[in-house]
Amino acid sequence: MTEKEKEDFYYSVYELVKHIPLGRACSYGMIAKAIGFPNHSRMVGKAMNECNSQTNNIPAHRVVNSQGKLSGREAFENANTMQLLLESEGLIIHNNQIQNWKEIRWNPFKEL
DNA sequence: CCGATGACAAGCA
DNA sequence: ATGCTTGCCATCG
Repeated sequence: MTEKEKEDFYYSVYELVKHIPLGRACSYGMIAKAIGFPNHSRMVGKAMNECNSQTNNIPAHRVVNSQGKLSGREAFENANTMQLLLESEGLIIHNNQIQNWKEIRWNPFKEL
């Protein structure tokens, strides 16, 4: 994978994440697939880790794993920041997991 | 080069 | 449903 491809990949991830509607959420795997890299879910996580969501205006908190679980909460300033952000957008989180995940889940293919 | 690790995911017992 | 295994790819030691 060349440097350019890597840059494009990160950029595509950020662009797509920015398009996630308020009150909805998306999984790493879906994002990876949507931008043409079906098996790069882990790279999406890496991209989120470096995205600097505060200054770049990227709603990284709306990205969870395929089960609707907040696997990346430790990467925010405080461990509960991610959950608070989501709850402030109307989502319900219980035991580190989004409730009604099937309803909340945003489909980049259908709804973009 | 090899092995371990990580904001992951799918398959299977 | 839970736990384990495998596939994935960049980064480190």
